[in-house]
Amino acid sequence: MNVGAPLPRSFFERDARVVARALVGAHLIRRIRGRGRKSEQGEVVARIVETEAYRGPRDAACHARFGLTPRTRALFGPPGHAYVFLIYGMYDCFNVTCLEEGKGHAVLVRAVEPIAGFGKRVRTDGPGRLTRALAITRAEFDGIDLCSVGSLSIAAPRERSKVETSARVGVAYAGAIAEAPWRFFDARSAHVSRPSRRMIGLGETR
DNA sequence: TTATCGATGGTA
DNA sequence: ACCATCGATAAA
Repeated sequence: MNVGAPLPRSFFERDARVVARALVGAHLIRRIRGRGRKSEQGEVVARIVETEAYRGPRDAACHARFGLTPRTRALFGPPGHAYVFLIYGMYDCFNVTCLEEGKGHAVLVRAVEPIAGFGKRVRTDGPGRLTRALAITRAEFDGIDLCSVGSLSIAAPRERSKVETSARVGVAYAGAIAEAPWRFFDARSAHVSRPSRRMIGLGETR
């Protein structure tokens, strides 16, 4: 498939809110060695349809609130890199670091739409499901650079998406900041996560 | 369709 | 003792 070049570092050198909105519609490209035909070797492509912005130490929902720890090393690292963490003991969550080294900004990718290279039908709505579908693990991907052609990169959107916003999911513990409209999703996609589908008005069809 | 609950393990 | 989740199950 004709995938674009990786988004440049400058794309990610902005506030997480800006990057989160801009990433809706972008293509996530996962290359797996030794899988698929030689011409498009193991290239799995998915369209990002839902994201959330996490905005550093002063954001009570952001992991950066604990400061620099072994886990948040990548989160506080340079922009345009992956921050992958384990949640609930069994799911990996994929984030892209933003803004500037030391700021602790990142965008959580919460749902993607399968485009190419998926063998069987798999669900990719939900942060834990998409990492499983794309084989993105913390052991392999935490801290890697996303701005070069490699096992994981992101290409610019092809068309403009209709982006809607809402409060972030599962962060009620954070207090008032939990109400901030820092979730961004494609209002026309059937592959957004469950809470987003409800807002769009699509029924619970799966 | 919504609600509830258990799995599971790193992290603070 | 939490927790940026998911899948199974029950109830309606």
